Order: sequence, then C-alpha cells, then structure tokens
Amino acid sequence: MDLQSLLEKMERVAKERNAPIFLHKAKLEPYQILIATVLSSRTRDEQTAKAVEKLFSRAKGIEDIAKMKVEEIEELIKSVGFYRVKARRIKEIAEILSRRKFPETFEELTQLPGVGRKTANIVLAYLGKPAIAVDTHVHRISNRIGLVKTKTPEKTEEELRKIFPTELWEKVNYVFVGFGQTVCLPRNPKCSECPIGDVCQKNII
DNA sequence: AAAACGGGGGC
DNA sequence: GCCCCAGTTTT
Repeated sequence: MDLQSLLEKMERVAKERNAPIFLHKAKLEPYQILIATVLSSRTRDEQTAKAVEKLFSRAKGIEDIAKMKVEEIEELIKSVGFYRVKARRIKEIAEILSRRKFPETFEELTQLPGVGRKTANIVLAYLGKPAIAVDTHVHRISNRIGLVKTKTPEKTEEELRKIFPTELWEKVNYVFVGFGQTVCLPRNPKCSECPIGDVCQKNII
C-alpha cells in the first residue's frame, strides 16, 4: 500500500469517528500554539481547549502571562494534566519570550522550559517549516504497521523523515494521532474496525 | 532506560 | 477500577 492511500484511510476513519481537531485547527499566534502544545501533554483535546480558552481570554499577550502569578495561571489551566508544573513553565516561557524575538529553530525552541522535541516540532510545523512531531501515537502506529522498527521517538522521527516525502509531513503530524485516538489505541486497539489491518504487524508495541 | 510529574473523563 | 490522555525532565 502506498503512503498516500495509507494516510487517506487513516484520516477517513479518524474523521468518521470525530477525532479531536482542536490543536490542528486552532488559529492562534505562534506563542499561543507553543503554550497550547505545552498544555496538551498527557491531556485530552477538550481539556486542553478549555485551558487555552481561559488562559488567552484572560491574557491578551505574552507580556500579560509573564506578569501573572503562577497561582493565577494554575487556576486557569486546572483542566490539564501536570497543571502546576506547566503553570510554572508557561510563566517562564512568557518571561523569556517577552524579551526576545520568537524562536524559529529546533535548538532555540527546545531550550525553553517544558519544550521538548515534540512541542518544538509542532511549533515549527505551525510556522510552515517541514517538521515531524512524533508523539506516542506516531511512534506506536509507525511500528505497528511496520513502517519502522524503533525503540525511541527520536529514532522514529529520523526514519519517518526518510520514508515520507516532505509534503506529507504535515499530514503525518495529525493523521496518526487521530487514528491512534479512535482506532489504533495503545492497549485495546479496535482491530476489527481498522481499515489498514492488512499492513499491521499485530500489536507488536 | 526508567521514574517522576497529576489530574480528569469515559465506560 | 481500568483505560486513555498531541510529553518533558530528572534519575
């Protein structure tokens, strides 16, 4: 099966099942996408959306967040996981970003507190740069369908960069996730409802 | 490589 | 109660 039709099948079933799209569709400024992505870790889409709405309706710019107390931020983003540590990091990020131009490289982004390779790549993609953001879904599914045989997300990213042409990277960033959330679940995948079972290595990861 | 960081929602 | 959650940092 070619890559294009593989992605199309995954995308179609994800759409049919109403996979969350908030982070993919959100029209925000780059610093807001950065913060929204930090908020999103280990947290369902709807819970992230709530926190994002509250935070950015309260703060009109990066400087406002920098000036907030950590406790205020905590109160606004309470719906997400790890909200205490995230509140602290978001304030730090806001303080840093309000004093310099927005970072546009992987190296600059990952120096920010709470920004790892996944978040950095999401932001780069949002800025229109070619990037593959490997989260647990992308890593798991890439292995399950035999695209890669990797132990770490870093290695998966490296391999996927070779496998997919650059123009498909943006699709990889959200199609795998939607598919992983609705069909190819971590522990209990819905294999009987899977459109790409023919290429699956059956639950090897 | 594994543990720690935390809490909420769905069935 | 178990599953699931758009990870990052520290050990």
